[in-house]
Amino acid sequence: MKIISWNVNSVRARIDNITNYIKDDKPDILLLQETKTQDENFPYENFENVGYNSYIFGQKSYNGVAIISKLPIKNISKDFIKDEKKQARVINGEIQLKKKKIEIINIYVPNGNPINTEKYEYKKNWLKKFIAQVKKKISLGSNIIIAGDFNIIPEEIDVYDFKRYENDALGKLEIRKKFRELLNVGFVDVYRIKNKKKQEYTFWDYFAGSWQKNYGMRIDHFLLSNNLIENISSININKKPRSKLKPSDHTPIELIIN
DNA sequence: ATGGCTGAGCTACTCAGA
Repeated sequence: MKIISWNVNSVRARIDNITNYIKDDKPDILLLQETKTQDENFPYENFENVGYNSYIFGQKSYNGVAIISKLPIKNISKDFIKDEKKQARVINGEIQLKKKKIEIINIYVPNGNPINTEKYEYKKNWLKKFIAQVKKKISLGSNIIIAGDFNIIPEEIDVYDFKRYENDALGKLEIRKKFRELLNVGFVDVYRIKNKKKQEYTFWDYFAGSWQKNYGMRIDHFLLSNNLIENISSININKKPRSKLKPSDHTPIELIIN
């Protein structure tokens, strides 16, 4: 089973790029972040036409997450955490992999910049609440996949110039510790366990020729609960979509489990 | 280098992103 996570930076502006990508890469499940549209304007038909169901949690202009799937997803939920700002940042549901029931949690973590503002506090609180909920699920023995745009640079190797980001909401130790805390609840960062020393990115800024210079960062992740490690087949960051015309600033990360 | 770009909402410009 192929599951892909991609921050598309507007599902409507990117719809042709996305459907072309689906035709090439044939995911079973595509997790989208930053869809940036209300539910009534979501391009359901475009996904239907290539054979997929859409489960969406949209919002006007900002945020928005969606699960695009060939097979039905059970028990879709849009209230994984209580968000006082009511932002559309988490959608989760259940799939079946052989005898295992798996909870898939698609997330778009707040950016948190600038750091000396309420936005940073919101990110910290958001992560705190998210980790608490995940901990509850793990204590019940659930099989869990968390995927999406974490807006966290886990380690120095995960950005082209760490010095520039150590006081940024993506690279601050306090935030990186939240990522480690999540791992310590009982997860693996699938890309990093499969690629111990490799320096690859999932995001490149639009400006300053960041893509051409490979000034990127690895902030989109697949975290699998320890009870799913044996099911991991491969993980791949697919840079091709970032090289296309009118690209998202993020590129997809692709997981295969069996 | 707190942004040199991009998108949404909207029609001039702000907000947000990372």
